[in-house]
Amino acid sequence: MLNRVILIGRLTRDPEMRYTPAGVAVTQFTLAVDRPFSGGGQGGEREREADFIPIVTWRQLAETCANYLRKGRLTAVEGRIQVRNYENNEGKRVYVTEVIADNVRFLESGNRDNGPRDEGAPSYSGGGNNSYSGGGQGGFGGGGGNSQGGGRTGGTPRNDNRDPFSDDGRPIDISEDDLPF
Amino acid sequence: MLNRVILIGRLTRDPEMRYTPAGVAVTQFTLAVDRPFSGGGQGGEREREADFIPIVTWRQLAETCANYLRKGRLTAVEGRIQVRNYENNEGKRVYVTEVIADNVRFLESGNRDNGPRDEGAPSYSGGGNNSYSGGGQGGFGGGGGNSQGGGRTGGTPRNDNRDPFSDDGRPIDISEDDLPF
Amino acid sequence: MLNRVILIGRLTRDPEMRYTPAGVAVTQFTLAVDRPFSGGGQGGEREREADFIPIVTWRQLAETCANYLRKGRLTAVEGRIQVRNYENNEGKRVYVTEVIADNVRFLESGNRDNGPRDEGAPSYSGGGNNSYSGGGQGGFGGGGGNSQGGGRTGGTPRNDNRDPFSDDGRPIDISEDDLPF
Amino acid sequence: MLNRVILIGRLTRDPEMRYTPAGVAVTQFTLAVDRPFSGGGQGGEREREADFIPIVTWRQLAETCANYLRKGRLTAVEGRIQVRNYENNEGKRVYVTEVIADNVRFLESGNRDNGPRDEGAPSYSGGGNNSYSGGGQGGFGGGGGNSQGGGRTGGTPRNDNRDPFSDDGRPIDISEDDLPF
DNA sequence: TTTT
DNA sequence: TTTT
Repeated sequence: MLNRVILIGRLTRDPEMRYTPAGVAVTQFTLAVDRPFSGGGQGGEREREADFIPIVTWRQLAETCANYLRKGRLTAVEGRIQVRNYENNEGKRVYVTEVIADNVRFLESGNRDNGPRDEGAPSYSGGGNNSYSGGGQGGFGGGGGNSQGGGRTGGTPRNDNRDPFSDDGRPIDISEDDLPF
Repeated sequence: MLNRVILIGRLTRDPEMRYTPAGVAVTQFTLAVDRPFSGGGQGGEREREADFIPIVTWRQLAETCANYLRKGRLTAVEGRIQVRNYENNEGKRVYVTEVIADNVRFLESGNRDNGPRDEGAPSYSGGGNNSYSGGGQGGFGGGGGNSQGGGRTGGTPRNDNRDPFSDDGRPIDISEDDLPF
Repeated sequence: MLNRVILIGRLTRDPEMRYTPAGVAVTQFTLAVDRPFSGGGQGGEREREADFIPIVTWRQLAETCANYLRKGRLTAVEGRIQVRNYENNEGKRVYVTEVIADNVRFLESGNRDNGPRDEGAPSYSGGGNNSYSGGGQGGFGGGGGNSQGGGRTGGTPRNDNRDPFSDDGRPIDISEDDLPF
Repeated sequence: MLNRVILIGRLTRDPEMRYTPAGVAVTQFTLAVDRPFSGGGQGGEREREADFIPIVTWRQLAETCANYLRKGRLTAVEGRIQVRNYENNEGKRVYVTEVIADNVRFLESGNRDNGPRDEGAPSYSGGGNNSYSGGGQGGFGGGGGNSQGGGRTGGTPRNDNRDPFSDDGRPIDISEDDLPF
């Protein structure tokens, strides 16, 4: 079947990267995607103006996102909808819908203070040989820096070198003990 | 921002149509969209092979879907991701992610017994007069029957003759606030 | 059938607006969309790195594009592929492929000198009554200014930048089973 | 940048497969994609009802398409727009726009007489180990047979048993420079 | 809870 | 030049 999603929105927070026990990088963030007709037409009031859509990226793409995306940045995401479900502590089945991204395009240059300097942002940061991702698919490149899924974990899992106390207050120093699996 | 989804999958059940208190038709169904590499590659076993994605349609498109879609039918859906949330009876916030469809394409002719005869399936069942609508965007038409969002309720609200109480457990808490237009 | 295109690229020149004899606005411009892997991988040289894709917009959207887009601006376009053909002066049939846009998102604020000031750029600039476009489709709005064919005038874009998923107690239970590859 | 196209339409003819001098398989076909509102609304007459969009596939995907697609078949294509140009024999620059497909989904089973039997149609015919493609992206699988770009020539290059001289008039001037990877 |  |  076919399952394709394209979003443009802004990160609600800095992305969060983890490693699975097997050492695979996973980065999650939420994209705030403004709805059309925000404001509600003729003068009506609408409570919600945006959809907050959880994004998940894996491997090389996860690392690039963790390194170059920041809260508030305008970002394009291409991927597919995934619906997971699990049983919660009350024995109730909970459904989680996320977009598994295979392409992420950084639409804003990012003159912020934290994170790698923007000049360092890769115009293309694709993967290695086994790259599973959309290379030929409509990928990225050029201007504002960009990133594609691709490649095995490949070589160099880089550290998250941001100040763990910056910005959102939540500690980013996660050990694998914190992983829920 | 931009928010676009295109899916091809099969209905897990017959669609369910309701009317809002204001008389607006809403139809919901779930699309089973097979994941790539189902089967798990070299011989691995994967328990789940598909994503089950809830689809919501409104107005004329809702009626056409209720009339012509049936369980198992191969169907293309175009729309946007919407994330609603509400407080459940335990005071906990629940997030519901759905695809609000503005285009639905019937990819299978449907020789089944229930529902209107397939010959009756509209090659195009769009909306009102000036509506170029969702429609306009990548619309449907031709071969197997097709339907576009757009237009006023238009014409003939036909009855949903299935059991209105045959819920699937999940609350159908769609209010007119969810009307995307 | 279904026909949907989403592009992000930069204008190669200022847009050109015309009016049809019937007084309908048409605006054309070309989007330079960088190809993936520009540069040619390991050190290869490739002469051309982008596809130059002609875009056509109509009516209200045409006017907004003519007013707010300028050469070099990063722009997202949503629409459909149209293939026209005509007989040229040598009696030869010529095929012209264009993207008929129904949604255009201005991804850069535009501090340039010509054109209306950027502060004037509409966060949403929907169309008039004959609007044929994707109003309900997952359009645009917000951030950098944006435009959709069709729709209501739109109103008071409010900012909701909070993440409803922040610290909501939902476990981040992504396991390696979720690896899509 | 981002460049993504999704089409559903019918093949106007059987696909044509070639090999480049380097032995890379290339398959081309044209998709007839019905326009929305064919017929022209209120009673108007419209001469053209569809867009005829040239599709190009490479490598393993090319071979699968050549083997399993046939004239008239309803087909979904995912890919990107590519604009090539060359100087023709009169020294004039000619622009050719094609969709480079990385995912092709066979929406009809195909009970026709020619080509491999439908039972032989692969539910997934992805590539080999190095496959960079669509794979993870929202690919295909299941029901009606399906195919993704990816992988080396892989496996079993089957023969093209159609007349190699049955051209359609348009020069097939695709060189390996057009290889998108 | 699920489709082929 | 075109598909159903």
